[in-house]
Amino acid sequence: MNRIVGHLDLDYFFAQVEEVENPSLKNLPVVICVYSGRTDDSGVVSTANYIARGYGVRSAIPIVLAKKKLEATGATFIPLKREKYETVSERVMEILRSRVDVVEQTGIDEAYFDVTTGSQSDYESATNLATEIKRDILVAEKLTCSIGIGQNKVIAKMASDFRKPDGLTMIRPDETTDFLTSMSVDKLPGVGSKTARRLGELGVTTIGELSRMELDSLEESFGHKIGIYLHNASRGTDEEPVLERSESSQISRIITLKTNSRNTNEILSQLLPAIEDISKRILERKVSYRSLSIIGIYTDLSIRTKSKTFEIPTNDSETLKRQSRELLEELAGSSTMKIRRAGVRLAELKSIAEQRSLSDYICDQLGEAHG
DNA sequence: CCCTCGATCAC
DNA sequence: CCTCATATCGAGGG
Repeated sequence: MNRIVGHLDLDYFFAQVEEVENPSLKNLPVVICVYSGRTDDSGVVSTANYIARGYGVRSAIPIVLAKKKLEATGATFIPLKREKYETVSERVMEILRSRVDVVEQTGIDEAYFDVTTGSQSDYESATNLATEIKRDILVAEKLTCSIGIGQNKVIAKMASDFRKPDGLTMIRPDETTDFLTSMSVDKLPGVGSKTARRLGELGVTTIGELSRMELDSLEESFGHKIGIYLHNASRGTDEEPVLERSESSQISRIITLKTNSRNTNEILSQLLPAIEDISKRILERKVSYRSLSIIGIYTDLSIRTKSKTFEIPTNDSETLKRQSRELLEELAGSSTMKIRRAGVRLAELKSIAEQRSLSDYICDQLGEAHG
């Protein structure tokens, strides 16, 4: 059977959730903001509804700039509430799971799904199924989304992006080449500004041009994996399976300091709530971490990390604080520049069940001592 | 093979 | 004026 893949994207998700909760917002610009706490309005825009976008408000622009663009429009600025959106997201993903065989959630507001068997490899039925999914989500949550249907994940994602909000785009296999050829390379998932610029230097600006590149030269410029990916994706021959994702294998938090600093005590005191929050979350998830990183973002916005991997996974809050301090001291000592933002990341999370006990470890050590 | 680190993507 | 969270890749060193 020929594979049929779908990609679902919730429209202007965070802002739409706020509209559902408070429908009087619907006819006004709505801006979801990440306040950094430095000054009153320091921070950036996370998401904006389409009315706000009409005024030039985009993700990642400073809140102050968004306020200027929306002066005297009656716009609403709402601080981002991640947990609230996660709860809604989980309910939407459940609806999707009830309708298809495999769901691969790739973000809080998007997921791939496989409809090969559900549609018996028929594009007409796949589209009907997508229409029903859209309706189910609208009825249950009052949320619109955009769905793309295609022969693989790359085409499905590009299709969901093609028409939105509230879009449904199906690309049949015989339409795939036409769909791709004249599009700009940066429309390919995984190709951002850096890769697009490097492709431009090679004389490649459209996906059609990319598809005519030799695999060898792509691998030479971008490495093995990305070379193969660009080669397949641009030809519409990507074969990546839709796979359920397991729970995230890392947890991180990053904060903006009140004022730039390279004093470790000062930085640590502001980082402490974040460390404790992370500590709480790994306890809730019943996991331990094997790798710890401290992240520093300097005044020039350059990023440096210091990390350490441990023999034995830990979940103790006091140990985490001590290890964080050590890494932070190393990091701060390695540059004369002040730090603007600081973060902690725990990786290689191991569930208590799969974790080796301390006694296992001691047995190993004794064994080695003899061998 | 493992570890560390930086880069990139994209939210 | 400059957020936040996660995954993945590759280089370089051991």
